[in-house]
Amino acid sequence: MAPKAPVDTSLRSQVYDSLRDALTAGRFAPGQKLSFRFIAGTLGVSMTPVREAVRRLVAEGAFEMRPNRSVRVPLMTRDKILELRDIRLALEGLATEKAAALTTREHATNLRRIATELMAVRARGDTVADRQKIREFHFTLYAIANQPTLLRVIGGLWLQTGPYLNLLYPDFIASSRGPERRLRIVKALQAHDGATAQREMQGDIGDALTYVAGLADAEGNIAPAQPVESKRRRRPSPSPAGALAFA
Amino acid sequence: MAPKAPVDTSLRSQVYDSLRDALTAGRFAPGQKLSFRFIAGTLGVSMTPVREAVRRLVAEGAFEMRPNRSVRVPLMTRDKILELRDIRLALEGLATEKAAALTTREHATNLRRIATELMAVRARGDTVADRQKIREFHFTLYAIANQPTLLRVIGGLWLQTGPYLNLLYPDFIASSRGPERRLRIVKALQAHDGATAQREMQGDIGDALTYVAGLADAEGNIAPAQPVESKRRRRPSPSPAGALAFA
DNA sequence: AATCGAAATTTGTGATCACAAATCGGCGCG
DNA sequence: CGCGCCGATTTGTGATCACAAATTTCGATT
Repeated sequence: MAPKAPVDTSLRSQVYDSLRDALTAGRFAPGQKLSFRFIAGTLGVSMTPVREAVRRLVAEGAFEMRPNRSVRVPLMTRDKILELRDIRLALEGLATEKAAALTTREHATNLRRIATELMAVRARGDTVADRQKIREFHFTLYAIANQPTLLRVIGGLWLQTGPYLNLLYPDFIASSRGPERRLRIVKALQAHDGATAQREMQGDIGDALTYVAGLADAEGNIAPAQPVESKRRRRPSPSPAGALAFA
Repeated sequence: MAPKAPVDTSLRSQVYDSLRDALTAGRFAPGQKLSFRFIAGTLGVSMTPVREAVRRLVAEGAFEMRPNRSVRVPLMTRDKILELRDIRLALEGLATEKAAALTTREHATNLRRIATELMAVRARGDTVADRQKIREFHFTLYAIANQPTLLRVIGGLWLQTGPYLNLLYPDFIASSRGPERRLRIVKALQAHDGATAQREMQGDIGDALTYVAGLADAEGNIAPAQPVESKRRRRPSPSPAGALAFA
């Protein structure tokens, strides 16, 4: 295990994490407008750390800032999903291939454990845990490749597709060959068969995002899974002590 | 031509551009420590826009921030260069392939013009213009693919390799097959032959970065091309009116 | 002369404020 | 009932300040 990296405890970092989590969980409706002061009020901090956190998310494409002055969650279109799909195929395929060369027995065992846990939560119908486990499986796998920059870039891409992965439930997930595919991926990794692992991984990602792209309407727009309301204007009360979070 | 996007005139954006340009041109020595107040003083602005610009560059990997408190230009290692090489091969190959399907006669003519201008400045031995033209060629080409997210991610990667491309001069450049290769790429694009264009482009990028990786010393560290000094501590005078810039 | 520790300085962080531009509200005119 | 205009409000931007943590400086001690 690596010598535990020191955690960033700054408010900026906590605000960033809160926004990222809310985005990933689909708690913001695409197109929803947010203001610095609203976020600051919700999280009980001043505008300064909020500005830096939001600015970073804008740079990563998770928020968009119109030239005038408004921060909003980007609307997803079929073209954008397909673009993200192809980028993810290239990079996550690369990470998988590189991971194959470095996979140890411990790595494989760990991945199998996660895949098994995923099947368990799926059997319970717990979609929140389901998505969490999927993410854990992918990033644990990519971490094997030991390529920090690649991991960072992939993380940025997940931030953009994140809000729309709820659309996979329940139809796509029910019919997906995900569980068997994941086991095949682990098997290929352990055999150091990078080409097979890469192909299977790309199939997994490609199927899911192609499905999401197919949900677009005639204009190519994709509706969010959970059109979280929260259009309220009033200054909300600060979060309770502990982790900063959105409702 | 697209309807000219409105330019961001904020100080934050200008500071970001200044730092990016300085980084790209190799005006900062790797390992060099910078402080918010130093940058703010040099550019004649307050700390606020500097913080946001630097934070963004940190998120992009162009600067690194130690957990304690110091901003520095990352040191380059062979492993990091090879990682960046492989990511760039994947993404710029993808962009080239996608561009091939959309290349018009005008696109090809424009690219040929840039390639010709590059040969002209190279004949003059103008390395600054040389690097600028190379960048222009690549990004003009990738822009044809019309994939904004892909373009943004690639831009982030160039920011990290940028400071080290000076190492290509003069040896690698003199022996490189770049000029002919660029013409072959344009030819393939115009023929909508994505596979060939991609292969040639990957050869170009791969050769250059593999060469840079080969310059690493025994510990795997790569020395900067121009170890720009500037270790001075004194508060410098603000930039003259006009564009913000570093010496 | 080398080393350790405390004082002085530097530096990032977060909060607050003034300001201008954009947005929103409602009123009046058609 | 629709449309445009003007005032009130909202909102991002940039500057400034206090503060704590980290770094550096420098003198005392061995």
